[in-house]
Amino acid sequence: MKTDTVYKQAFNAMLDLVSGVPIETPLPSENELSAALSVSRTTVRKVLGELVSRGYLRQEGRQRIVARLIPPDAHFANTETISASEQVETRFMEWMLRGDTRPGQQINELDLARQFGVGTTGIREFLNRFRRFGLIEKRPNAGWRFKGFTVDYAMELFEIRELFELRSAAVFAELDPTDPVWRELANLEAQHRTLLASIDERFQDFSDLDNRFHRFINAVLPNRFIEDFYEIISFIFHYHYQWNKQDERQRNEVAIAEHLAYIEALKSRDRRAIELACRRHLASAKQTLLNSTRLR
Amino acid sequence: MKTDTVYKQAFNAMLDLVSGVPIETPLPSENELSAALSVSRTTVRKVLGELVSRGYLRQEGRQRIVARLIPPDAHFANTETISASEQVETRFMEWMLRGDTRPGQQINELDLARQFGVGTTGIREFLNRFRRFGLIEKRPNAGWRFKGFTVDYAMELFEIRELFELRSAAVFAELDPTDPVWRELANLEAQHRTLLASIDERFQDFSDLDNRFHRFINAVLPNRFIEDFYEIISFIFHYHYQWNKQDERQRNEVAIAEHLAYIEALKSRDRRAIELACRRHLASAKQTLLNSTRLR
DNA sequence: TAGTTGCTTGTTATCGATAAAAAGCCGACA
DNA sequence: TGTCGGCTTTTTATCGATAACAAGCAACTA
Repeated sequence: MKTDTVYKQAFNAMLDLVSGVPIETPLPSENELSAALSVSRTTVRKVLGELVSRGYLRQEGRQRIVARLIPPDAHFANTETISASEQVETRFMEWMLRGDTRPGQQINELDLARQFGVGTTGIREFLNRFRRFGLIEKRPNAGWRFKGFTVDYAMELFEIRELFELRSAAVFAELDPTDPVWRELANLEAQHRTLLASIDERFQDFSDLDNRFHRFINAVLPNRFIEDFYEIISFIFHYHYQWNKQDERQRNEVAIAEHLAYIEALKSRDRRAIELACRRHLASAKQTLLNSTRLR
Repeated sequence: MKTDTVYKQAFNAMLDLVSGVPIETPLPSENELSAALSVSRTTVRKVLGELVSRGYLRQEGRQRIVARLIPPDAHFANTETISASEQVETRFMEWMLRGDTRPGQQINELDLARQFGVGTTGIREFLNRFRRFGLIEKRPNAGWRFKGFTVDYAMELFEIRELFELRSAAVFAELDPTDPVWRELANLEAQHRTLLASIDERFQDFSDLDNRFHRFINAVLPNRFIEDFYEIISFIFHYHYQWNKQDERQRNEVAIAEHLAYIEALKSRDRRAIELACRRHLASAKQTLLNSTRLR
């Protein structure tokens, strides 16, 4: 059976939406709500039905009116809104990166399924999707093997990353000055400066900005394989940032400075300068990952 | 329930092995057979049991003796030795590349499952693995969409291919003349010349040689992500070769000539010459794929 | 004593069923 | 006439069961 996490998430989002609206206001149409919450109208109706039956909303003809304030404890708990497959991802990454997994270790589907409280199918599906990250390996009829989050892994990952990003960065040198890309770059530069100004409080916001910045560079010449690869980078860094908090503020401040130098180089449209700034920043990012204590 | 294709394949392989041995010869140990057929001893024993019960073998103490000639019709039919997941792969590629699938088309799991005679799980698993080829796309809770085997696809594929292969080919210029790689390269060159000499009869063997040649080049500096990407190339070309037989002999003869020029360039260890030969061959390979009638 | 076989236990591949969610249909209303 | 909402149909996510296969154990033989 499917989990009803889509419903529960939509329910919570709808509560937020309704809370933001004064009492006695009529709600938008089901189609609009469906678009706003990114779920099907079927799910919207299920949520609305529940809200009406709880008396938060009142049905008047075709309209639904906000009847009273939403109690603060009406939301579903966050743990209930996580689908089985998301659950598997988080738990698996934790198992792999924080547990005592060793390179070469056998991965047991049934065992993980029980540990994570899901069916074996969910594990299999995750492992199949996860294979492309290059950390596990399959032997047909005989299960999966963990290859290890090793130094080699980080080196291979960054070799490709550099190959791709140098190719994209080089394109900037050829771009027409009227290209809308420059506006977007200026925009990103401003965001970097703003973040740098309040780095002490907001250093945790860098992870997201970093992600957007590199995706932006690689998007000048769109290629689905590069985009796919960048998902690997994002994923690895997501968990890296989450679990390696050491010197985080310091690290991010350095990275922002490198980004700004990189942006200057891009704006100069000087091939040499671009290549240098790109290499320099990626080398430092690689070092950060290599320093990660979990890497052995 | 699992299919018993492993058993059936092992059975056929064992028949071939037994046929190659004179009557009254004792068979090797179960462990040796297991290694020879790349299946577990459990499966070996199941096969041997059947062969004994059919009277092809005779148990004498601990030894199993070849008792009589294997009838030519003893093998399982090839169709019986294809596991569900292999079945799905072949049928899906046929459905996608030869049917009337259109870019943007919805892919229906249950429908395909029925069409291919497998459970829905098998289809899901295949689609998840197939996603990395960049030809399909998933919308959560709402199925898969076929993106189309388009010109853009071929362009993006070859852009990466060129990026990777130029990087590997460039390494050859730096290699020490005593490196074992040169021996291997000479070996491959000889295979090309042999094939060229009898191109009229053996032009179909090129596909395999092509695959080995490019994998060899990319292996000078091993990187799991490049190897993974090369699987995509191999896969696409596998089906391309299988279904586009037009001018095959002619095409392959040209490609061999390009390979030989490429090999010359590598041996010269001249950066410029290597880059030129590599680009030239890949451009022509791209053109071959683009000319494929199924590309729209 | 190392390698063998018979037997037992652990693990994967595959199916079918079912509730959740999406998508389609159609009359009604504004 | 186009959007809306009630209802029906289609499709996906997830589970648990089961036979096939792999791997481990222990007694045996050469």
